[in-house]
Amino acid sequence: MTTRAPRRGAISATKQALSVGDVARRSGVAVSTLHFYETRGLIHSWRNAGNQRRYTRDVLRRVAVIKIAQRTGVPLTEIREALAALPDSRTPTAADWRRLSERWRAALDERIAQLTLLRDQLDGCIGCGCLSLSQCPLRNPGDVLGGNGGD
Amino acid sequence: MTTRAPRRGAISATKQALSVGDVARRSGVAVSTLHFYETRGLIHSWRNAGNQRRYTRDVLRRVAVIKIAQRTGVPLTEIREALAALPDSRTPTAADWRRLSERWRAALDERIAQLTLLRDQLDGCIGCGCLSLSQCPLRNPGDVLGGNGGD
DNA sequence: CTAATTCCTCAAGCAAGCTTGAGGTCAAGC
DNA sequence: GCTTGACCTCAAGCTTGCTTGAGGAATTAG
Repeated sequence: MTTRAPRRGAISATKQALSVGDVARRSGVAVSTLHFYETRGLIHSWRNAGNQRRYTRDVLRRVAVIKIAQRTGVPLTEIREALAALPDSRTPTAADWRRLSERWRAALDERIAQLTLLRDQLDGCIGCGCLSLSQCPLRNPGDVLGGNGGD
Repeated sequence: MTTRAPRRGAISATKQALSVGDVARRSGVAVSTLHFYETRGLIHSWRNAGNQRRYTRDVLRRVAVIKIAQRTGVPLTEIREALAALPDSRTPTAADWRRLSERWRAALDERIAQLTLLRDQLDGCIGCGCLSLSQCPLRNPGDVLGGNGGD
């Protein structure tokens, strides 16, 4: 694994255009992942004369946003929609980022709340061994009363 | 969707043996899922004269444990191992359940902690728009210093 | 007895998120 | 100008956790 890529001084020489390998190294995702994201409409590129992908630096920020959103548990399709909802599908600015992160924060909060509830129920039930269909909160997440005959 | 299955009075009549359909109705999982769990070694059955699966009632508790563990985010292979680690692979008793839930609680705690940290970082970074590779905690989860040239 | 269920066993498919491989082109360094 | 490494395009494969379907046997209600 190369930490640096001194070869291809073209990186700074060309000023802007990044090759897929450059983006992979700098964003920390695999080249195949970048291809994949492109097929999913999460990132975009143009081609040079030799049909190779070229990116502007802002793809790095887009990839960063994608990775953060993924950590919050947002699926790629939703990430794509959120990014596409940016006025001209541009690189997120500070204001965009605020909107995106607030949007995803709500989902994150809910997931945390659900897991915390589960943990508390787990604590409450540790040792009880009941797992009673009609009474145990663990077995009855949505407090659903089933008429299927108790456990 | 039947809430009750009055047909097949054999359920109570046979005292113990449950058919796969009985288990599906009472545990709330699909028949195909029970088949699947069996191929994965999560539950067990014997066959009647006509090659149909028969279960004892304790399969209901095993399925309950499986579902709870899944909610905590434990993959099936680990659930299988945990259940298999019970002395004679028996139905979890209160004491077993205590061990299992304590084991899984730790993982649950960690996931909650990670998501909470992420949420806090998200809060801290909302509006900053930096996403700086070298400084932003969101982009640098493990506090990894890369020599790849900053963003 | 007969018709309607239920159950059986494979095999294949699905969704998400990528990776791997084959076969071939492009570009950079000496 | 030639070698090497980076790229290209499909297509197929992988993992997890199941569902769906085909073709056929067993069970059960009436």
